[in-house]
Amino acid sequence: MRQPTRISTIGEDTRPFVEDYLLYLLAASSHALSAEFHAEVKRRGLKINEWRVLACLVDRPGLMLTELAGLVLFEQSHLTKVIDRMVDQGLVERSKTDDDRRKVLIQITDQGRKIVEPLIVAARHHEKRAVEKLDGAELGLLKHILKKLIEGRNAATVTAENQNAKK
Amino acid sequence: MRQPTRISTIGEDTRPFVEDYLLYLLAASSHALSAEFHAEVKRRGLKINEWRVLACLVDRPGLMLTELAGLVLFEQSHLTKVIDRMVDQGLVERSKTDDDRRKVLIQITDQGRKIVEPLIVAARHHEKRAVEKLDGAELGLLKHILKKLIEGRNAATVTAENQNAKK
DNA sequence: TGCTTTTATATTCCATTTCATATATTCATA
DNA sequence: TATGAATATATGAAATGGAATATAAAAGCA
Repeated sequence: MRQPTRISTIGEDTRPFVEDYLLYLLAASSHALSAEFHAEVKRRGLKINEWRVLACLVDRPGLMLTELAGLVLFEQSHLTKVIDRMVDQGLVERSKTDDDRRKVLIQITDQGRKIVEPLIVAARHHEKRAVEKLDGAELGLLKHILKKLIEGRNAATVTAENQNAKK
Repeated sequence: MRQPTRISTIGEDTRPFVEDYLLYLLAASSHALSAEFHAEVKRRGLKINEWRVLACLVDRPGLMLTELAGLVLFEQSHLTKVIDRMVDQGLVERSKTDDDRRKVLIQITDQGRKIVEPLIVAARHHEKRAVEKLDGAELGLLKHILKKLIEGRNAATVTAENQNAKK
């Protein structure tokens, strides 16, 4: 039976690779915290997907399907199906814009709003409890850094796409 | 057509809710960074799931299926199926332990190791590039905070489970 | 204007993932 | 030690998600 191998080069962390790998830490923290709150969402009869969509729509005037997909981190074709169900439930509505008849504008309905608003309050409570162990400036710092990472990546993606477009 | 409503109470961020919601920032940053690296994984003929499993196993002597599931953040039944396929491919192997015949020990094979090692090097490179925009101590700080969040939640989960068990 | 390319959404098909449950084993204890 | 509860893994059905493609509209341009 083989012994575990150390892959690290000199001067690195001596723990297992993933334990200090940023992408793992992000996935694991997201997974852990989300799981807790998702229990709350389900308790109130919403699906996680629906919660995400409503949370993204609630304080916006309406979004194009594709914009919304980027925001909620779903594939476009997947979001189309989620929205189908949500329209049936009266949580959101589809409408066409005049300027471009391909576009579909998604807006939250009053009913959707009624359902999501208390959940947002619950989400804020949950966030407070979840970060209790962090001290002082850490939460602000964390959010600041995460926003930087997200922004950097969006820029990177856009750049890559533009370069493809140039071909 | 309704105007967007502000849900925030006094003194809060004035941007849309999700843009400053920790769980969203974690999910979005994880999603964005992972997507980049996943392209690299696929290029090398591995599936994301397989990469995760191998990355978790590579510097460990072997793990019980359920332990591994917790680490890679999969459902147990899901991991069982992923492992089925990986055994077929010769990337990992299942073996039984003597102490408890229910348990299945999962270990990476030499072949799995050969495939995952260069990917770990690539992962480290990618991480370096991904955090270029962060300054000085920010990466260390970020990892430190994420580890705290993950730890706190594991503790919380264990506590909750124990309480259920007491019923 | 007509033609090609690009963009936005929907649809179809298939792989993945989950949920509930089955099976096997171990544990606790009467 | 027999019995019921708990634990580890596997399985099957159903839901979900994603890749490729179809459809429709707009944009670019010869």
